[in-house]
Amino acid sequence: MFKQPECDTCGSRLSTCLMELSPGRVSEVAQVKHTQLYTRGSYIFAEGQYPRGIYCIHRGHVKLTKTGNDDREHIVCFAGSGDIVGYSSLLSSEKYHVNCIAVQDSSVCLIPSEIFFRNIRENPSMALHVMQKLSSEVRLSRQRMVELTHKSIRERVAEALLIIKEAFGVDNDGMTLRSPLTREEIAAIVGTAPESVIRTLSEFKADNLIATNGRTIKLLNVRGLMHVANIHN
Amino acid sequence: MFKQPECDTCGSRLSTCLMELSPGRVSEVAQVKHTQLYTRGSYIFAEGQYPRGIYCIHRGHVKLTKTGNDDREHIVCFAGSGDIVGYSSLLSSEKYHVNCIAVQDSSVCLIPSEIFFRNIRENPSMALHVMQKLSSEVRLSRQRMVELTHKSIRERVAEALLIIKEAFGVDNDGMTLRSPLTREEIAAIVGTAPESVIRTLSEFKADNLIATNGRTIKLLNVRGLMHVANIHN
DNA sequence: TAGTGCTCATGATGTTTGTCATGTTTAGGA
DNA sequence: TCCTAAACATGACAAACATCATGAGCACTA
Repeated sequence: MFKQPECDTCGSRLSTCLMELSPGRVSEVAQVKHTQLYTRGSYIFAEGQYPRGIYCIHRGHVKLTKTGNDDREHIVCFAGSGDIVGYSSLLSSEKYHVNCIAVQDSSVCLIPSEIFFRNIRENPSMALHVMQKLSSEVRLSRQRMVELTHKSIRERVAEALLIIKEAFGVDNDGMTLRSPLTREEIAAIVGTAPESVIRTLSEFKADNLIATNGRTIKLLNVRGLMHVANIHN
Repeated sequence: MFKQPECDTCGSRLSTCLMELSPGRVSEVAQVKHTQLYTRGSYIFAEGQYPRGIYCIHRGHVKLTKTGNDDREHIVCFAGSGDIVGYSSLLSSEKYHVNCIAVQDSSVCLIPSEIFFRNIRENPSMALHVMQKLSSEVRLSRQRMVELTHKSIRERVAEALLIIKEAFGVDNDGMTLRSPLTREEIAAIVGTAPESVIRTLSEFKADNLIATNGRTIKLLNVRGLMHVANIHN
């Protein structure tokens, strides 16, 4: 058995809507929450299931995926420590429309629906926080929608590398991606075939934008990648 | 001058989060709201502007668009009578990330930020309603994201026709789309070039799925189109 | 430590789709 | 009403990308 994380001292909580809770409410959550370990590849929840609460990621990383009707997996987004997943389906009382799968060994806390709903009803600040989070998800997915339809594979692969950097971070050298993702999973971000990703990565190697060592990718020239990805900020 | 719509008797209000308001709050909204007419093609708001409130569509239809970095317009979604647009940027206090443009002559009411925020703070039911709306937008845009990346042009054009049917409805014959959209705008839904849309529509004509008369499109076989679009429900 | 299956990598090939060019039709303003 | 610009339509061509095939390398487990 492992040590259950404590909500009151949990840093992950402070970047979520749960930061708005009073100490009393926090200890309430701490009592009813249920923490579970997931190994890489195991499901936190799956498309078609009914939500039972919200999932607060304590440690590790998960991917949200949708299965296209060609049966290929598409990665909608990633979430890590300090992110909450699963509230959008819970709020609209629908089945999950995405899968949530651990990409690293992760520990995730389930907070039951009733507690969540009670708190957003009673606590306008928390409700507002949730609305802001949802709003930013709307913005991001619309942004991504346009990028995926209008950008070339080359642009999208470059962008995927930057997305991975953002989500998983880098080693002490500041360049090596801390990501367990396979080429196939990168293809699922980009929305293409694994071969196309591999080919594009080879191009990037030739252009000295990246270096690879097996599965590991090192970003040698982030600005260059941003340029290739057509990102300006 | 035209007659200002009255909020208390307005049917459009009843399908929005404003349905949760008490009669007193409704008359408050009615007093401060500002109604304006927009002709086809004119902007309700534009990318980069700061929100000043929410826009409740009283009559007509608008499109939400994003400009890709190839300068091509992409239509994110449509809204019509009884829809509210513009709350996601307002909630996260960001500039608009989409354009809102009238596709028909439309009358739209602006409800100032302060009133909106006050009501969602004071009225948990309205807050919940907004959250549910945002959740369903998240779901839809993720759905669309996957469709746009994994489906062929042919599938996407078929789906676009069904989207148009849903958004604009049909004439009394039950087949003719009540849509003022040009081929270029359909292309902006599909995420492709106008020529590709036109070509695909010609194919559909050859397959007796649709008939066209100038800009007008008649859906002869909706089930067939759903089949082509790979939609099953 | 030696397999054995999975992932990475690259080449060849065909299809899809974007682009350019050109002509026709339609719609809206003077 | 006519005129002009925009929208519709189709063909030809090129580029991007998916798919299939095949082999090398790596990682896990027995």
